[in-house]
Amino acid sequence: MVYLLIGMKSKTAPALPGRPRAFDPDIALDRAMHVFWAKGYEGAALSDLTRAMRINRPSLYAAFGNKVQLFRKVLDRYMDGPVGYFGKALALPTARGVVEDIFFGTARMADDATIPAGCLMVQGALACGDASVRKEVAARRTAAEFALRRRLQRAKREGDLPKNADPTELAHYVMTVVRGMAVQSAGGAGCDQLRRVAQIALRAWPTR
Amino acid sequence: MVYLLIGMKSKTAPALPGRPRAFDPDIALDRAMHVFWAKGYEGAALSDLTRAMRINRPSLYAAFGNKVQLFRKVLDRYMDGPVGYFGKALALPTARGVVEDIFFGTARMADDATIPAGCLMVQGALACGDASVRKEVAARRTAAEFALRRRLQRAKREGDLPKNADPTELAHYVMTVVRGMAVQSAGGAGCDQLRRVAQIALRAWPTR
DNA sequence: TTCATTATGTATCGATTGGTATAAAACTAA
DNA sequence: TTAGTTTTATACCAATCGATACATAATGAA
Repeated sequence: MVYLLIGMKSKTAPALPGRPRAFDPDIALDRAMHVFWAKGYEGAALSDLTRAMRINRPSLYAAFGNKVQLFRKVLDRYMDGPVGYFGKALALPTARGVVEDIFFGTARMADDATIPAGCLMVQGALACGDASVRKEVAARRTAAEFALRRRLQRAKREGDLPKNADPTELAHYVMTVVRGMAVQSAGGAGCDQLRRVAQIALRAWPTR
Repeated sequence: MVYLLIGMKSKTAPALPGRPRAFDPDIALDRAMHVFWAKGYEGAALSDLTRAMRINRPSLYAAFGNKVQLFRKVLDRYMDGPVGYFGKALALPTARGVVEDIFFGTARMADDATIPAGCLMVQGALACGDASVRKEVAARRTAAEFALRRRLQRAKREGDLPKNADPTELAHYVMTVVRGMAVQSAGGAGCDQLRRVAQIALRAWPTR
């Protein structure tokens, strides 16, 4: 009956043999995310991580592999959590609404005191000694941009964008502004300022 | 007659006593700049720096102080060198011309094979374990933004911008786009793509 | 109980980090 | 030459890096 367990998610673990772990992996991941977010991949030392996660080193390695694998899991959690607004925005009915929600959602993060400033996918490993980590994060940024591009291509098919509009270039533009907002936020810009930037950026949006 | 030397720059050094240094500090600084630029402040190890600069460690410390002070000198050189176009752009006659030159100058850097991708002031220390370095770089970004703001305020006084235009917000917008372009460039975007982004971004610029 | 299994805590590994002590080398001035 | 000065090169420092060995603690199963 083992195959029944595959793909299933039981609320309470099925009481595996051995000593039970004394921490919640998801909570620990959240804490690790904050460290990577604030200090970047290289700036986050194992000692920073274990202190914030409130576990010791062997527990971290047993549960998450190593530093790189922990960072990858944190990236996964980041995209499902703090930037979940991005995926939701893509489901809005109009292209303009999608872009507005992305811009203003990004701005809103800047005033959330429970999370670090900026964007993990930007400052996590923009320039990083470890090239594989740098490429990993760059690939995730590209993936987000691709998702937006697909959404804008659909909008054009639906007549939601002018015939002369180029979804690829518009997606590049939107993501450029979003990443610029992340840099500005990391430098201390607040939600109000970023909202005003978003208002100006939206003036470039094509009208039907 | 010593005071005559103060403020003077002689082509050839006046033959000071002691063993002459075997390297050109400016060339060494350029090489250090490339390392910091590509790997960030933390990602650039002393061994990386000395190898690229082709000097040994004591020479580096004797000539530049320590890693932080070397980074500061590199930042100075960066602003006078690779991003010198920024200051020149501010001297153009119209606000629109200024912003166009900043945008297209930023885009042009992406295809320059002699320099790393992205912007040293963005990826040098966006998220950095050393808070003083992070703040230093953020302050320099703010300074650039302030200079543009001043330029746009002048433009408004001169009637070069509409009466309802807000130079502060426009400067925020321009710098947000510029920094977003830096992130995109670090992720592999080329000059052509960034130029198209700049074209769209310019559609948001106010018309008289 | 006893065994098997897994997690925890401590202590440590080799490698690398930023930073120096020291002595030889290369110059000027006398 | 000789003394004084500065740079160079080697070797090394303590601290920290990411990652583990090992013994103990805590569970389920027998």
